[in-house]
Formats: sequence, structure tokens, C-alpha cells
Amino acid sequence: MRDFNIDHGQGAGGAGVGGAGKAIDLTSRIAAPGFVMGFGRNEEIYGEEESADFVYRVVSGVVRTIQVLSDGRRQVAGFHYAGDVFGLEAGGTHRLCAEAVTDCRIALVRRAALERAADSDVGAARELWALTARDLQRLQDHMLLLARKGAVERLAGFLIEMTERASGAGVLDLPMSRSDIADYLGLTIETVSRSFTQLERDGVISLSGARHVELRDRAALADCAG
Amino acid sequence: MRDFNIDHGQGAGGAGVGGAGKAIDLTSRIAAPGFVMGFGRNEEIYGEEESADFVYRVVSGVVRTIQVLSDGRRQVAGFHYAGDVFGLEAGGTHRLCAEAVTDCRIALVRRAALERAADSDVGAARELWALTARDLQRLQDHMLLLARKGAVERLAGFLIEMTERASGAGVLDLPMSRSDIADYLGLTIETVSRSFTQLERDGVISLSGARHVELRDRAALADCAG
DNA sequence: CGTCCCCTTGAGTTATTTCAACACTCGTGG
DNA sequence: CCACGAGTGTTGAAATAACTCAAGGGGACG
Repeated sequence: MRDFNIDHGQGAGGAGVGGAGKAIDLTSRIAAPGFVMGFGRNEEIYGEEESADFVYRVVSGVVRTIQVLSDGRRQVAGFHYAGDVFGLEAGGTHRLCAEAVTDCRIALVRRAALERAADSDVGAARELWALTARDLQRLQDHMLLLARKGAVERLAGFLIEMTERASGAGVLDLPMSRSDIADYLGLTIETVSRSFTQLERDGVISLSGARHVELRDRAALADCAG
Repeated sequence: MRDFNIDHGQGAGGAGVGGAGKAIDLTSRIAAPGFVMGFGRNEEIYGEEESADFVYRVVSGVVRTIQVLSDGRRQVAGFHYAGDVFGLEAGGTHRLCAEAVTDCRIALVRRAALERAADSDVGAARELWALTARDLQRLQDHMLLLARKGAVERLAGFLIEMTERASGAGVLDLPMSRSDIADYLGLTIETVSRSFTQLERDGVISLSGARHVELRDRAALADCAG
């Protein structure tokens, strides 16, 4: 977090949040004097073991949170899209690190401000809890995928998850690399690639370039996901 | 939850909690008029999709929470020992189901009571959040294990996790079956069994019966866990 | 003493990884 | 404008880890 590309001002107004009220909006209840920073592709937003002084919200772009094993094996814990909050910890330090998948703008909120808000406002406290609970729930589903599903099932599950997040347009845009997908799904890039081709051969999806996926048969895709 | 084996009274006093203050004690801050129920081995405590009217605390015995895939594939999400709280949901329904691994006694607390407490007492609200956050953290570690580790590493990781929970005695007691362990680690019972034998061959552990494990070389075990 | 259940072990199969080669895209500089 | 190289994705062939199927062992309990 070295390069200060600060975009001071009403960090709230930006892109992404509003919408159908689905995304929990940290700033709706909490008077957060957030400021916005820009990050370039693959830039680190915060590191593992760093003290968790801030909570982050994606204004635009995509972010990944990752965990690294001592010997270098990497696990992508999740992808975060516009409106998503990440980096919220109950304890004092970050357990994952966060990196920009694409160029992105991130709103920062001081953790201390949230603590204060939670201490006085019951609704705010509940909102923080809900955010953590939502992460937990997503992780449970992901755990089932990792523990019990085959390569094609995992990829199908991933595509469905991404459809739910990105705009509902016919063509799904995947800003992350094969390597990111592989590390999210607990596979190798080769297996991810082969699974893509298999889904395409089966007529479930159609690829145009590596990052654009057209979902031809959503029911079949859901089927593949198990 | 059909067989009502209720053991009314001061559900708080029971076994398990106290200790070194490590376990978060739901009843310390929250005046919970909990009551205690007994469950037999393999009995269901609550089911998936059941409405989450209660939160549970293990008084004695061991509990597993599980997830089942439509085609029957099973995933054990976690094991819960005396003092552990489980079944706490931010939403209204249980996402997992819970079963008794051994005969056990479980303290039940009305969810509504907790909600009320959280609305008036900031500390209680924070405690609920902390419980969820702790689950989340454990799940992140587990996800890394599932996604990126080999069979022996997974088993070693499991044994270390269990040592941290059970009493620190030299011999570790594993009340759960090989099938439970396999479903927790995303393996088959055969692979779990083979991994046990390999750790024994390598002089890391020593088995006496299937459920008693002596940790001969804890450093080597930690090594195996990666 | 026999039966049941669970655990272990072996042998063959399968899914995924590993290693290696090749194709595509996209800037950069000649 | 084309050649080049780096980065990224795909494909093939061989190796390997884990799974499946099958058989046998041992303890608990009637």
C-alpha cells in the first residue's frame, strides 16, 4: 500500500453500491469519512499479518483475497466486485492479503470509526456481523466444492457464482487469469483450461478469447455443478 | 430433535466452559435461560433448512456439523467440543445440520433471547460477531487444507487441530469414525486409513486401537502438515 | 461362539498433476 | 509494417495421487 493515489472526497457517492439494495452498504448507516484510492493490476492492497486498520469497499474493478502456504502454494479465498466489502476482521490483523485483479478504485474506511459506530449504534453492529456471516456462508459452499467436487463441477460452480455477481448480461466477463481461477478452485491452470474446453465441447458454454464466456445452456451448467 | 431428554435447570453451570477463558462463553454476558438436552450417538440435533430458533453449546460429548450434496456426497464442516458454540446463524435458518458424534449433552439458548441481548448490550453483540468471525477464520484455514494439501498433510493438520482442542494429554482421543474424518478432510476412509499407517510407519504417531493416537514427534507432525 | 460393524490392506482404475511443446495476443522497436 | 519477445492460454503424453472394489482382521456385544 505504498502508492498513494488518493481521490479524496465523498467516497460514498461512487459507483457500484446503490442498485437493488442487495449489497450491504457500509456507508448507509455508518457515517464513514471514507476516502478512495486507486490500485493498479496485481498491486497489493494489504498484506497478510498487516494490522487491520481499515476496511475496504470496491468502488470499481475486481479484487482477490489470497492465502499463501509457506512453500508457496497459493489459495485464492475470494473475488470481490463493485460494492463488496472486504478486509473486515474481528481481530486486529489481516489473515489474508488482498490484491487488485484489475485496475480498481477502493474506498477505505477506518476500522476505529466502525468500532465506534458499532458501540453506539446497534444496527451498525448487526451490519458488521451480517457481513462476516455472509462471508462465512460463501466459504461453506466453497468448502463443499473443494472437498467433494470434480474439476468440471468446480468450474461450473465458479461460472455460476460469477454470473450471480457480474451483470446479468448474456456474456460473462472474467477479468481474472486462469491462474487465479485455478488457485480459487484448488486445481492447476491446465486442468482449468481442459475443463473449459470440455464445457465448450459439451455445448454448455462458448468461449471468445480466454476471458469472455457465453453461457449457452444455463440449466446444463447448473447440472454440471452438481 | 424428536426425543426430548431435557435436563432442566441452570444450564450455565455445567461442564466445559470455565477453563482458561479461551472459549467464548455465551452465558457470561447474556442472561440466557438455557436448558440442557441429551442426545445419543449419531442422533440429529438439528437439520438443514430448519429454522434457527436456538443456538447450541456443547456441555459434554462431541458434535459434528455436516453439509450434504444432492447426490449424497457428505462434507463434515466441523467438530465441536465441550464449551464450543454451534448453530449460530445470522439468517433465520440453519445452513448445516448437526449430529451427535458421541452421546452428549447440549445447552440450548433461544435465539430470540440473544437477539434481544444484542440489541441492548453492545458487548453481547460483539460477542456474537466474534463467534462468527472465529468460525470464519477456522474455515479459511480448512479451505487451504482442502484446496492445496495432500492426504498425509491433511491428516497431520487434522491431528494438530484436534490436539489443540482436546486435553493436552500425551494420548489423543478421536471419538469420531474414520468416515467422519474422511468427510472432514475431503478424502475416502481408505485414504485416511493409509495415511494413518504412513504416519505410524514414519514414527510420527503411534496407534492403539483406531481411536487412540499417541503423538510421538510433534515437530515432525507439524512438518507433515505443511 | 458367532455376528456385526468398523478398520485395514491389496490390486487395479481413474482423475488430476506434471512436464513439455506449441499457439495466441499485445506491445515495442527496428 | 513487420519482427520480436514476453506473457498467457491450450494441448498432448507420461507420471502420480487418490479412489474404487474386494477381501480379510479385530473388537464389541449379544
